[in-house]
Amino acid sequence: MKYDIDTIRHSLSHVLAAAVLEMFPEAKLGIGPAIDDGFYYDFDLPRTLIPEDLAILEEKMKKIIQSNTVFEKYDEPKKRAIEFLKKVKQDYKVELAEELEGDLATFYRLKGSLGFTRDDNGAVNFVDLCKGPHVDSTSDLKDVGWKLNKIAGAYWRGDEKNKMMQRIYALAFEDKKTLEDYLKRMEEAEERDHRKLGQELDLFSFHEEGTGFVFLHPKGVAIWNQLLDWWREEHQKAGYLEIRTPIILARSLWEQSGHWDHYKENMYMTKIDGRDFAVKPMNCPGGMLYYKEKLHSYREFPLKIAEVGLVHRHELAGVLHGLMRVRSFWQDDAHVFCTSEQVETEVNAIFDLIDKMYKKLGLKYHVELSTKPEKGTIGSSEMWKKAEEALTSVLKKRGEDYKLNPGDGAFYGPKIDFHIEDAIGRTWQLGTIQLDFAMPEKFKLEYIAEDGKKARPVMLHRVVFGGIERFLGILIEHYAGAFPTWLAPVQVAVLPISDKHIAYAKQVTEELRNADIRVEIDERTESVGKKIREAEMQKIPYIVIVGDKEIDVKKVAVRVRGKGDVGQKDINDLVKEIMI
RNA sequence: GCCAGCGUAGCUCAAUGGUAGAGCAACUGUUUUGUAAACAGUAGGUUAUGGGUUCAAAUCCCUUCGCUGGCUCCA
Repeated sequence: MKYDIDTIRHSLSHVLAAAVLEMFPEAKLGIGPAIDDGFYYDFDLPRTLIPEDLAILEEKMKKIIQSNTVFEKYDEPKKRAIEFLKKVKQDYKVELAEELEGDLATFYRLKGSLGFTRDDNGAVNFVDLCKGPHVDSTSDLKDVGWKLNKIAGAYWRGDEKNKMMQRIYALAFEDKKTLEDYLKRMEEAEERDHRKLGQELDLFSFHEEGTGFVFLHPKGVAIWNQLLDWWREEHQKAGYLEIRTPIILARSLWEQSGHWDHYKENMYMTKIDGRDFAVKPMNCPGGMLYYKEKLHSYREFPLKIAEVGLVHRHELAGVLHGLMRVRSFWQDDAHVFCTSEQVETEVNAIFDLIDKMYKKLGLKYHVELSTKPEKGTIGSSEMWKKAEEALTSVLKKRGEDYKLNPGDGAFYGPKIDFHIEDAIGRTWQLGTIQLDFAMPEKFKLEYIAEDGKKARPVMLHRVVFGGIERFLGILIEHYAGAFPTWLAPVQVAVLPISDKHIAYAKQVTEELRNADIRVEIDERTESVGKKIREAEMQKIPYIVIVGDKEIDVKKVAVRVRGKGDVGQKDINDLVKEIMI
């Protein structure tokens, strides 16, 4: 390929901008970068775009591409560039030009094109401030597979205080076939959407009466309980102790923790007997009170206190998204209290635990390091520096590839986040390891050190699943609803061939249930074909069919998900197979 | 919260200003079934909500609620 795909995508974004200017000569241009699956361009337009506009713009773009127009690059002295941009009323580009380093501003002109702005000589040309690179000519874009696919609002420069511009998103791939493949893949991915599967598999629901609050159905709870049983096993082995703290606590606690000052917008408040209370948005302050109940010794360290706790956060309505983003969720939280010398070892141990647990589920993750936010933080800058160095050191020693998110830390400390992709490639933060020198300070936590003197412990906040609802959502999409047998809400469906086999089917069901297997019997007077079809659609791992042939030999006919009919089996053998 | 789109039966969807309909699910009856959908019938709706325009509104306009995709924010 002659050009980098991003060069092609970005060049197309200029073609889009040219088309938009042809349609709206007064349009003001923002920026138009390449993204993972195409590009976008932000515009400030005289009217709101409607979906039909995209088809019109696509036609205009096709004409521009067909016109074999050359992308002509030229530099202008910065001062003249700004004057020009002011003259053509490209306010946003003026802002960008003013920030350019050096004395020159680079422009690209689509020479000889249909024309959308006028240059000094009155010649009609599309000109855009941009450093490139671009393809040589629009003729290089002829074979590209592209499509304008959505209109969205986006704040200028990503700041919600700024004006909201209209963003046009487009898909763009090297050729038309790749675009078609991509569209097909996305269509298939939508079948795995946890919201769709959640309804089809009867796992959970949402109701208008509780925006952002999940109703977990029996099958959803079954998966949840399996996950948590496993979680408790792993944490018990790793030396964690589990506590449970109240979800409503007095204002004074939140003032002490800093949440009242830094997190109030997201908290649900209430008054009890005239006193202010808040529903906990995080588990830590309750954990602090537990720690302070007695005097601790360095000999107890690392002290690992876990809490599977229910938190409530009033998230903005527009960010809610199925199980992935809710207003009330459970965290598999834990706080590790240790000395500063133990920090690296402990962070590393938590990293190992998260890695181990994700691997068992086959989840692929990437990690990000988030550092001190610009404002609204608690704790001294030395504390932050020390904390960031400790986390960086662990990542480096592990040889972990990580993305740096400057300024993205929590208000009390920096963090390592574990991110996982959903069905259509959006990434969600699940696990996190947060270092906190600040909370122990605020709560004046102490322990008796080796020298017999009081010292301040370091605290680590960590979750493996993160939000358990979100984790469940990720798992539904990861497995496309076909959970491994140990997690499946229903492990076995028992299907009697006809009414006269119900008694034996019940007996089989009872035996399986007594062996602690999650089993369902389908006693309806439907055809076997139909019962199999429905059990398959419910993605049940084992389907057991019983008729005369099985009753005679006291066995069951087994059908395994993904394998089909595997013949007759002894019930005890089936139990052994499922329990592995 | 902001920008845009959407909201019709339990579910998936028709009906574009003129009598709200289909398939599946549910219910009833018949069928007693051998590896992905038996047959027939019945019932199901103040078209999310409140208001407006009109002789007439699911359809056009406004309010509120909810959902979807983005933005900002975040587990």
